[in-house]
Amino acid sequence: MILPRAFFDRPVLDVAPALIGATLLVDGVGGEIVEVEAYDETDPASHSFRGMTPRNQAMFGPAGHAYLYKIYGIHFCLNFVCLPGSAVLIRALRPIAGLERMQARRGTVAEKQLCSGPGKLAQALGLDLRQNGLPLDAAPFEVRMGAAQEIVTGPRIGITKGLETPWRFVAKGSGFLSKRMENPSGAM
DNA sequence: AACTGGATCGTCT
DNA sequence: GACGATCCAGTTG
Repeated sequence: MILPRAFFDRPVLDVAPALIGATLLVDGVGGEIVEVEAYDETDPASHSFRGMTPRNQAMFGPAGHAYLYKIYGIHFCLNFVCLPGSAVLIRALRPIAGLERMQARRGTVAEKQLCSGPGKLAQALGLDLRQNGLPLDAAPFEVRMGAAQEIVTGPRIGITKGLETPWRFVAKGSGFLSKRMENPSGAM
């Protein structure tokens, strides 16, 4: 079933683990979500920590919409907005649909390299700022519920603040992660 | 396997 | 004017 906007209209720490195992497609291209991170306004690593700005306004908009931003001047990252000021960063997929399109966009055929990181994933799915603020329950997006998964939690990747907060969620044993889980803090 | 530096630019200090 | 929710190629061990 397609995840309704109401699915996202609750605490980001509830939504993030529930997304592991879900299917994300953009124009029919994508796969199973195997890695996410949670961010909220109480969190110094979050874009929303210092309040709303032109860049992050989608993060304060309605739940169930996309927040996309450019990072390091080069890459784009996709988030699912939850309660105001909170969002789930989608970090990795297990490719399922549209392999050829993803391979063409990424310039590689190795399946494990297609969506194993937020920038790679955005590139493979053809995402950029044009999708910022779009609803997740309408074209080109399609987010479908998946079966419950075994989940491991731990510290988030690539941040300098908030390292003590274990808000990274990955599918246990997945071979499609951006990085292996270094300091797991729990399982679900 | 682990670590390095370079690419490149919008955002906020 | 510095830096970042990243990726890649290159080097070293």
